[in-house]
Amino acid sequence: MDQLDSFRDNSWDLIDINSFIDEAPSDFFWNDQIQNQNQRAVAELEAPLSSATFQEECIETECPRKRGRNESCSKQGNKACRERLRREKLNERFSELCSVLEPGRPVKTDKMAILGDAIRVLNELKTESEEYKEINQKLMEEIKTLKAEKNELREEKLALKADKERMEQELKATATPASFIPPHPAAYQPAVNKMAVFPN
Amino acid sequence: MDQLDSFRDNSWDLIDINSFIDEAPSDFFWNDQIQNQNQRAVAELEAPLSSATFQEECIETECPRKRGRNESCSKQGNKACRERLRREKLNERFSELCSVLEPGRPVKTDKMAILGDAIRVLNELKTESEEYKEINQKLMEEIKTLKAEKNELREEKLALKADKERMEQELKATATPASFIPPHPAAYQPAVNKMAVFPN
DNA sequence: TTCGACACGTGAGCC
DNA sequence: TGGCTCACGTGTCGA
Repeated sequence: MDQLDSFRDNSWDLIDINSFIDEAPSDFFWNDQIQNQNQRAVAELEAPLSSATFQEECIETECPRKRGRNESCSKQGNKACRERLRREKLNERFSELCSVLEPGRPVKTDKMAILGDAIRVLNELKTESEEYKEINQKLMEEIKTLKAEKNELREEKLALKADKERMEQELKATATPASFIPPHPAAYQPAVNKMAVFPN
Repeated sequence: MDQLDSFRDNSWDLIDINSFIDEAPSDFFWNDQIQNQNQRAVAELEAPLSSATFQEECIETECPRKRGRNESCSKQGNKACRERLRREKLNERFSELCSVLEPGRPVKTDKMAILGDAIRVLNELKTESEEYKEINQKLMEEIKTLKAEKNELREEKLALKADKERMEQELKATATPASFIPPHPAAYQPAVNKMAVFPN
Protein backbone atom coordinates (compact mmCIF):
# COMPACT_ATOMS: atom_id res chain seq x y z
CA MET A 1 0.00 0.00 0.00
CA ASP A 2 2.47 2.52 1.08
CA GLN A 3 4.88 1.06 -1.32
CA LEU A 4 2.33 1.19 -3.98
CA ASP A 5 1.62 4.79 -3.34
CA SER A 6 5.24 5.61 -3.31
CA PHE A 7 5.64 3.64 -6.45
CA ARG A 8 3.03 5.81 -7.98
CA ASP A 9 4.83 8.80 -6.72
CA ASN A 10 7.99 7.80 -8.42
CA SER A 11 6.57 5.93 -11.32
CA TRP A 12 6.20 8.82 -13.56
CA ASP A 13 9.72 8.71 -14.88
CA LEU A 14 9.27 5.08 -15.73
CA ILE A 15 6.06 5.82 -17.44
CA ASP A 16 7.85 8.36 -19.48
CA ILE A 17 10.48 5.87 -20.30
CA ASN A 18 7.94 3.31 -21.21
CA SER A 19 6.17 5.73 -23.41
CA PHE A 20 9.43 6.12 -25.22
CA ILE A 21 10.60 2.58 -25.63
CA ASP A 22 7.65 0.40 -25.03
CA GLU A 23 5.54 -0.14 -28.07
CA ALA A 24 3.26 -2.26 -25.93
CA PRO A 25 1.31 0.22 -23.92
CA SER A 26 -1.10 -2.51 -22.92
CA ASP A 27 1.46 -3.75 -20.48
CA PHE A 28 0.17 -3.01 -17.05
CA PHE A 29 2.57 -5.11 -15.10
CA TRP A 30 5.34 -2.81 -14.33
CA ASN A 31 4.59 -2.27 -10.74
CA ASP A 32 7.12 -4.77 -9.52
CA GLN A 33 9.62 -3.93 -12.12
CA ILE A 34 9.49 -0.37 -11.14
CA GLN A 35 9.83 -1.23 -7.54
CA ASN A 36 12.65 -3.57 -8.30
CA GLN A 37 14.26 -1.05 -10.47
CA ASN A 38 14.15 1.46 -7.74
CA GLN A 39 15.71 -0.90 -5.33
CA ARG A 40 18.31 -1.84 -7.81
CA ALA A 41 18.98 1.68 -8.65
CA VAL A 42 19.85 2.34 -5.10
CA ALA A 43 21.78 -0.86 -4.80
CA GLU A 44 23.74 0.04 -7.80
CA LEU A 45 24.17 3.50 -6.59
CA GLU A 46 25.87 2.14 -3.57
CA ALA A 47 27.38 -0.99 -5.04
CA PRO A 48 28.67 -0.27 -8.47
CA LEU A 49 30.25 -3.67 -8.77
CA SER A 50 27.04 -5.57 -8.31
CA SER A 51 25.32 -3.08 -10.49
CA ALA A 52 27.75 -3.85 -13.24
CA THR A 53 27.00 -7.54 -13.11
CA PHE A 54 23.35 -6.79 -13.02
CA GLN A 55 23.72 -4.65 -16.05
CA GLU A 56 25.45 -7.50 -17.80
CA GLU A 57 22.76 -9.97 -17.07
CA CYS A 58 20.09 -7.60 -18.12
CA ILE A 59 21.84 -7.04 -21.34
CA GLU A 60 22.64 -10.66 -21.98
CA THR A 61 19.16 -11.88 -21.26
CA GLU A 62 17.78 -8.94 -23.10
CA CYS A 63 14.22 -10.24 -23.50
CA PRO A 64 13.22 -7.26 -25.64
CA ARG A 65 9.53 -8.11 -25.92
CA LYS A 66 8.61 -11.06 -23.85
CA ARG A 67 5.37 -10.76 -22.11
CA GLY A 68 4.69 -14.49 -22.14
CA ARG A 69 5.96 -16.03 -18.97
CA ASN A 70 7.90 -19.24 -19.58
CA GLU A 71 11.62 -19.62 -19.99
CA SER A 72 12.22 -16.61 -22.09
CA CYS A 73 14.94 -15.73 -19.68
CA SER A 74 16.11 -19.24 -19.07
CA LYS A 75 19.41 -17.88 -20.07
CA GLN A 76 21.97 -19.23 -17.70
CA GLY A 77 24.14 -16.91 -15.76
CA ASN A 78 21.21 -14.97 -14.49
CA LYS A 79 20.89 -15.68 -10.84
CA ALA A 80 17.35 -14.42 -10.56
CA CYS A 81 16.25 -16.67 -13.38
CA ARG A 82 17.96 -19.66 -11.88
CA GLU A 83 16.30 -18.95 -8.60
CA ARG A 84 12.97 -18.68 -10.29
CA LEU A 85 13.59 -21.95 -12.04
CA ARG A 86 14.34 -23.49 -8.72
CA ARG A 87 11.13 -22.12 -7.30
CA GLU A 88 9.17 -23.48 -10.22
CA LYS A 89 10.71 -26.88 -9.73
CA LEU A 90 9.80 -26.77 -6.10
CA ASN A 91 6.26 -25.88 -6.99
CA GLU A 92 6.12 -28.74 -9.45
CA ARG A 93 7.10 -31.02 -6.63
CA PHE A 94 4.34 -29.55 -4.56
CA SER A 95 1.81 -30.17 -7.28
CA GLU A 96 3.07 -33.67 -7.78
CA LEU A 97 2.86 -34.38 -4.09
CA CYS A 98 -0.63 -32.97 -4.04
CA SER A 99 -1.75 -35.14 -6.93
CA VAL A 100 -0.28 -38.18 -5.26
CA LEU A 101 -2.01 -37.20 -2.08
CA GLU A 102 -5.45 -37.04 -3.56
CA PRO A 103 -6.07 -38.28 -7.07
CA GLY A 104 -9.20 -36.17 -6.87
CA ARG A 105 -8.87 -33.60 -9.56
CA PRO A 106 -8.72 -30.20 -7.87
CA VAL A 107 -5.06 -29.63 -7.06
CA LYS A 108 -4.48 -27.60 -3.98
CA THR A 109 -2.05 -24.76 -4.04
CA ASP A 110 -1.76 -24.09 -0.36
CA LYS A 111 1.70 -25.30 0.52
CA MET A 112 1.00 -25.42 4.21
CA ALA A 113 -2.08 -27.55 3.62
CA ILE A 114 -0.26 -29.80 1.20
CA LEU A 115 2.49 -30.47 3.70
CA GLY A 116 -0.04 -31.05 6.44
CA ASP A 117 -2.02 -33.45 4.30
CA ALA A 118 1.14 -35.24 3.32
CA ILE A 119 2.04 -35.77 6.95
CA ARG A 120 -1.45 -36.95 7.78
CA VAL A 121 -1.81 -39.29 4.83
CA LEU A 122 1.66 -40.63 5.42
CA ASN A 123 0.81 -41.55 8.98
CA GLU A 124 -2.51 -43.02 7.96
CA LEU A 125 -0.94 -45.18 5.30
CA LYS A 126 1.73 -46.27 7.72
CA THR A 127 -0.74 -47.47 10.30
CA GLU A 128 -2.96 -48.99 7.64
CA SER A 129 -0.08 -50.92 6.18
CA GLU A 130 0.94 -52.02 9.63
CA GLU A 131 -2.55 -53.22 10.41
CA TYR A 132 -2.73 -55.17 7.20
CA LYS A 133 0.60 -56.69 8.02
CA GLU A 134 -0.63 -57.83 11.42
CA ILE A 135 -3.80 -59.22 9.94
CA ASN A 136 -1.71 -61.06 7.41
CA GLN A 137 0.35 -62.54 10.16
CA LYS A 138 -2.72 -63.78 11.98
CA LEU A 139 -4.31 -65.12 8.84
CA MET A 140 -1.18 -67.03 7.99
CA GLU A 141 -1.09 -68.51 11.44
CA GLU A 142 -4.68 -69.52 11.09
CA ILE A 143 -3.89 -71.11 7.77
CA LYS A 144 -1.06 -72.96 9.35
CA THR A 145 -3.34 -74.27 12.08
CA LEU A 146 -6.02 -75.18 9.61
CA LYS A 147 -3.55 -77.07 7.47
CA ALA A 148 -2.29 -78.95 10.46
CA GLU A 149 -5.81 -79.84 11.50
CA LYS A 150 -6.61 -80.83 7.99
CA ASN A 151 -3.60 -83.09 7.83
CA GLU A 152 -4.54 -84.63 11.11
CA LEU A 153 -8.03 -85.27 9.89
CA ARG A 154 -6.73 -86.75 6.71
CA GLU A 155 -4.48 -89.09 8.56
CA GLU A 156 -7.28 -90.11 10.85
CA LYS A 157 -9.46 -90.62 7.86
CA LEU A 158 -6.83 -92.71 6.15
CA ALA A 159 -6.39 -94.75 9.26
CA LEU A 160 -10.12 -95.30 9.54
CA LYS A 161 -10.29 -96.16 5.90
CA ALA A 162 -7.57 -98.70 6.32
CA ASP A 163 -9.34 -100.14 9.31
CA LYS A 164 -12.57 -100.29 7.41
CA GLU A 165 -11.02 -102.01 4.41
CA ARG A 166 -9.26 -104.45 6.66
CA MET A 167 -12.49 -105.20 8.39
CA GLU A 168 -14.27 -105.58 5.13
CA GLN A 169 -11.77 -108.21 4.16
CA GLU A 170 -12.19 -109.72 7.54
CA LEU A 171 -15.95 -109.79 7.14
CA LYS A 172 -15.66 -111.47 3.77
CA ALA A 173 -13.33 -113.99 5.24
CA THR A 174 -15.54 -114.78 8.22
CA ALA A 175 -18.66 -115.05 6.14
CA THR A 176 -17.49 -118.12 4.11
CA PRO A 177 -16.06 -120.94 6.28
CA ALA A 178 -18.84 -123.06 7.88
CA SER A 179 -16.43 -124.54 10.34
CA PHE A 180 -15.96 -121.19 11.98
CA ILE A 181 -17.13 -121.12 15.55
CA PRO A 182 -17.54 -117.92 17.40
CA PRO A 183 -15.83 -117.76 20.74
CA HIS A 184 -18.68 -116.10 22.56
CA PRO A 185 -22.40 -115.44 21.92
CA ALA A 186 -22.12 -111.75 22.73
CA ALA A 187 -20.09 -111.30 19.64
CA TYR A 188 -23.20 -111.74 17.56
CA GLN A 189 -24.83 -108.59 18.64
CA PRO A 190 -23.27 -106.61 15.82
CA ALA A 191 -25.18 -108.64 13.36
CA VAL A 192 -28.28 -107.31 14.95
CA ASN A 193 -26.80 -103.90 14.68
CA LYS A 194 -26.25 -104.36 11.04
CA MET A 195 -29.81 -105.36 10.64
CA ALA A 196 -30.86 -102.19 12.31
CA VAL A 197 -28.58 -99.95 10.31
CA PHE A 198 -29.35 -101.54 7.00
CA PRO A 199 -32.88 -102.79 7.42
CA ASN A 200 -33.42 -102.91 3.72
CA MET B 1 7.25 -13.64 -14.96
CA ASP B 2 5.67 -10.91 -16.82
CA GLN B 3 6.89 -8.59 -14.23
CA LEU B 4 10.37 -9.82 -14.64
CA ASP B 5 10.32 -9.55 -18.35
CA SER B 6 8.89 -6.14 -18.25
CA PHE B 7 11.36 -5.32 -15.60
CA ARG B 8 14.08 -6.23 -18.00
CA ASP B 9 12.40 -4.29 -20.62
CA ASN B 10 12.70 -1.24 -18.52
CA SER B 11 15.96 -1.99 -16.91
CA TRP B 12 18.03 0.13 -19.10
CA ASP B 13 16.77 3.34 -17.62
CA LEU B 14 18.09 2.10 -14.35
CA ILE B 15 21.39 1.64 -15.95
CA ASP B 16 21.19 5.13 -17.12
CA ILE B 17 20.36 6.23 -13.67
CA ASN B 18 23.36 4.40 -12.49
CA SER B 19 25.47 6.04 -15.02
CA PHE B 20 24.30 9.28 -13.56
CA ILE B 21 24.70 8.63 -9.95
CA ASP B 22 27.19 5.87 -10.17
CA GLU B 23 30.81 6.62 -10.13
CA ALA B 24 30.53 5.59 -6.63
CA PRO B 25 33.98 5.31 -5.22
CA SER B 26 34.72 1.70 -4.54
CA ASP B 27 33.56 1.33 -1.08
CA PHE B 28 34.31 -2.14 0.13
CA PHE B 29 31.85 -2.34 2.93
CA TRP B 30 28.68 -3.05 1.09
CA ASN B 31 27.44 -5.50 3.56
CA ASP B 32 23.83 -6.44 3.99
CA GLN B 33 22.98 -3.84 6.54
CA ILE B 34 24.07 -1.19 4.21
CA GLN B 35 22.14 -2.86 1.49
CA ASN B 36 19.13 -3.06 3.70
CA GLN B 37 19.55 0.46 4.75
CA ASN B 38 19.73 1.46 1.19
CA GLN B 39 16.63 -0.41 0.36
CA ARG B 40 14.93 1.07 3.32
CA ALA B 41 16.10 4.46 2.35
CA VAL B 42 14.43 3.98 -0.97
CA ALA B 43 11.36 2.56 0.64
CA GLU B 44 11.18 5.52 2.87
CA LEU B 45 11.77 7.80 0.04
CA GLU B 46 8.85 6.21 -1.67
CA ALA B 47 6.71 5.32 1.28
CA PRO B 48 7.18 7.62 4.19
CA LEU B 49 4.52 5.89 6.26
CA SER B 50 5.83 2.38 6.07
CA SER B 51 9.29 3.70 6.39
CA ALA B 52 8.39 5.08 9.74
CA THR B 53 7.25 1.74 11.03
CA PHE B 54 10.20 0.10 9.49
CA GLN B 55 12.51 2.53 11.11
CA GLU B 56 10.92 1.82 14.42
CA GLU B 57 11.42 -1.83 13.95
CA CYS B 58 14.96 -1.40 12.91
CA ILE B 59 15.65 0.69 15.87
CA GLU B 60 14.02 -1.70 18.22
CA THR B 61 15.59 -4.74 16.68
CA GLU B 62 18.66 -2.83 15.77
CA CYS B 63 19.54 -5.40 13.14
CA PRO B 64 23.22 -4.82 13.28
CA ARG B 65 23.73 -8.40 12.20
CA LYS B 66 21.79 -9.17 9.13
CA ARG B 67 20.94 -12.80 9.73
CA GLY B 68 20.77 -12.32 13.44
CA ARG B 69 17.54 -14.24 13.16
CA ASN B 70 15.32 -14.96 16.16
CA GLU B 71 12.24 -13.08 17.16
CA SER B 72 13.87 -9.84 17.99
CA CYS B 73 11.46 -8.15 15.64
CA SER B 74 8.44 -10.14 16.62
CA LYS B 75 6.70 -6.85 16.51
CA GLN B 76 3.26 -7.47 15.10
CA GLY B 77 1.99 -5.41 12.28
CA ASN B 78 5.27 -5.72 10.54
CA LYS B 79 4.78 -7.46 7.27
CA ALA B 80 8.32 -8.74 7.08
CA CYS B 81 7.99 -10.32 10.49
CA ARG B 82 4.73 -11.96 9.61
CA GLU B 83 6.22 -13.29 6.47
CA ARG B 84 9.15 -14.66 8.39
CA LEU B 85 6.78 -16.29 10.84
CA ARG B 86 5.00 -17.89 7.95
CA ARG B 87 8.28 -19.16 6.57
CA GLU B 88 9.21 -20.61 9.92
CA LYS B 89 5.90 -22.38 10.15
CA LEU B 90 6.39 -23.78 6.70
CA ASN B 91 9.83 -25.00 7.67
CA GLU B 92 8.42 -26.65 10.75
CA ARG B 93 6.05 -28.52 8.53
CA PHE B 94 8.95 -29.56 6.38
CA SER B 95 10.85 -30.85 9.39
CA GLU B 96 7.80 -32.69 10.62
CA LEU B 97 7.25 -34.26 7.24
CA CYS B 98 10.88 -35.26 7.13
CA SER B 99 10.74 -36.86 10.55
CA VAL B 100 7.62 -38.76 9.56
CA LEU B 101 9.34 -39.79 6.39
CA GLU B 102 12.30 -41.36 8.06
CA PRO B 103 12.37 -41.83 11.81
CA GLY B 104 16.10 -42.13 11.34
CA ARG B 105 17.56 -39.27 13.26
CA PRO B 106 19.34 -37.04 10.77
CA VAL B 107 16.68 -34.59 9.59
CA LYS B 108 17.14 -33.44 6.07
CA THR B 109 16.90 -29.80 5.24
CA ASP B 110 16.74 -30.02 1.49
CA LYS B 111 13.18 -29.13 0.67
CA MET B 112 13.37 -30.55 -2.83
CA ALA B 113 14.64 -33.84 -1.47
CA ILE B 114 12.03 -33.90 1.27
CA LEU B 115 9.23 -33.40 -1.21
CA GLY B 116 10.72 -36.00 -3.52
CA ASP B 117 11.07 -38.49 -0.71
CA ALA B 118 7.55 -37.75 0.42
CA ILE B 119 6.21 -38.53 -3.03
CA ARG B 120 8.28 -41.67 -3.27
CA VAL B 121 7.41 -42.98 0.19
CA LEU B 122 3.79 -42.13 -0.35
CA ASN B 123 3.65 -44.18 -3.50
CA GLU B 124 5.56 -47.01 -1.90
CA LEU B 125 3.24 -47.12 1.06
CA LYS B 126 0.24 -46.99 -1.23
CA THR B 127 1.36 -49.98 -3.26
CA GLU B 128 2.49 -51.80 -0.15
CA SER B 129 -0.85 -51.31 1.50
CA GLU B 130 -2.58 -52.39 -1.66
CA GLU B 131 -0.47 -55.51 -1.87
CA TYR B 132 -1.20 -56.39 1.70
CA LYS B 133 -4.85 -55.92 1.03
CA GLU B 134 -4.74 -58.29 -1.91
CA ILE B 135 -2.77 -60.82 0.05
CA ASN B 136 -5.34 -60.56 2.81
CA GLN B 137 -8.07 -61.26 0.33
CA LYS B 138 -6.31 -64.33 -0.95
CA LEU B 139 -5.48 -65.55 2.51
CA MET B 140 -9.08 -65.23 3.58
CA GLU B 141 -10.19 -67.16 0.54
CA GLU B 142 -7.67 -69.81 1.31
CA ILE B 143 -8.94 -69.99 4.85
CA LYS B 144 -12.44 -70.40 3.55
CA THR B 145 -11.35 -73.21 1.29
CA LEU B 146 -9.39 -74.86 4.05
CA LYS B 147 -12.32 -74.72 6.39
CA ALA B 148 -14.56 -76.25 3.80
CA GLU B 149 -12.06 -78.99 3.13
CA LYS B 150 -11.67 -79.54 6.82
CA ASN B 151 -15.39 -79.90 7.27
CA GLU B 152 -15.55 -82.32 4.42
CA LEU B 153 -12.76 -84.35 5.89
CA ARG B 154 -14.45 -84.37 9.24
CA GLU B 155 -17.65 -85.61 7.74
CA GLU B 156 -15.84 -88.26 5.82
CA LYS B 157 -14.03 -89.23 8.95
CA LEU B 158 -17.24 -89.47 10.91
CA ALA B 159 -18.79 -91.56 8.21
CA LEU B 160 -15.80 -93.85 8.16
CA LYS B 161 -15.89 -94.07 11.91
CA ALA B 162 -19.50 -95.05 11.83
CA ASP B 163 -18.78 -97.61 9.16
CA LYS B 164 -15.93 -98.95 11.17
CA GLU B 165 -17.92 -99.27 14.34
CA ARG B 166 -20.72 -100.90 12.47
CA MET B 167 -18.38 -103.31 10.90
CA GLU B 168 -16.85 -104.05 14.24
CA GLN B 169 -20.24 -105.05 15.47
CA GLU B 170 -20.78 -106.98 12.29
CA LEU B 171 -17.57 -108.81 12.79
CA LYS B 172 -18.59 -109.76 16.27
CA ALA B 173 -21.93 -110.91 14.95
CA THR B 174 -20.46 -112.99 12.17
CA ALA B 175 -18.40 -114.73 14.74
CA THR B 176 -21.57 -116.74 15.70
CA PRO B 177 -22.48 -120.09 14.06
CA ALA B 178 -23.08 -119.82 10.42
CA SER B 179 -26.32 -121.72 10.77
CA PHE B 180 -27.77 -119.00 12.87
CA ILE B 181 -30.47 -117.13 11.09
CA PRO B 182 -32.50 -114.50 12.85
CA PRO B 183 -36.25 -115.11 12.56
CA HIS B 184 -37.10 -111.49 12.36
CA PRO B 185 -35.08 -108.36 12.52
CA ALA B 186 -37.50 -106.50 14.77
CA ALA B 187 -36.96 -108.96 17.53
CA TYR B 188 -33.38 -107.90 17.83
CA GLN B 189 -33.93 -104.23 18.15
CA PRO B 190 -33.95 -104.20 21.94
CA ALA B 191 -30.61 -105.78 21.91
CA VAL B 192 -29.36 -103.08 19.61
CA ASN B 193 -30.65 -100.46 21.93
CA LYS B 194 -28.91 -102.12 24.74
CA MET B 195 -25.73 -102.18 22.76
CA ALA B 196 -26.05 -98.55 21.94
CA VAL B 197 -26.69 -97.52 25.47
CA PHE B 198 -23.96 -99.68 26.87
CA PRO B 199 -21.46 -100.02 24.13
CA ASN B 200 -18.78 -101.10 26.48
C1' DT C 1 -8.37 -1.40 5.08
C1' DT C 2 -5.97 -5.45 6.45
C1' DC C 3 -4.23 -9.99 6.36
C1' DG C 4 -2.54 -14.38 4.41
C1' DA C 5 -0.31 -16.70 0.68
C1' DC C 6 2.95 -16.36 -3.22
C1' DA C 7 6.44 -14.95 -6.32
C1' DC C 8 10.15 -12.24 -6.79
C1' DG C 9 15.16 -10.79 -6.75
C1' DT C 10 18.92 -10.80 -3.81
C1' DG C 11 22.59 -11.75 -0.14
C1' DA C 12 24.62 -15.47 2.70
C1' DG C 13 26.78 -19.59 3.06
C1' DC C 14 28.07 -24.21 1.74
C1' DC C 15 30.40 -27.36 -1.09
C1' DT D 1 35.28 -20.54 -7.91
C1' DG D 2 30.52 -21.02 -9.34
C1' DG D 3 26.35 -23.12 -8.54
C1' DC D 4 23.16 -24.62 -5.18
C1' DT D 5 19.80 -23.84 -1.31
C1' DC D 6 18.01 -20.96 1.86
C1' DA D 7 16.37 -16.66 4.36
C1' DC D 8 15.01 -12.31 3.68
C1' DG D 9 12.04 -8.18 2.71
C1' DT D 10 8.90 -6.74 -0.45
C1' DG D 11 5.08 -6.33 -4.18
C1' DT D 12 0.78 -8.36 -5.62
C1' DC D 13 -3.56 -10.42 -5.29
C1' DG D 14 -7.76 -12.06 -3.30
C1' DA D 15 -10.89 -12.33 0.60
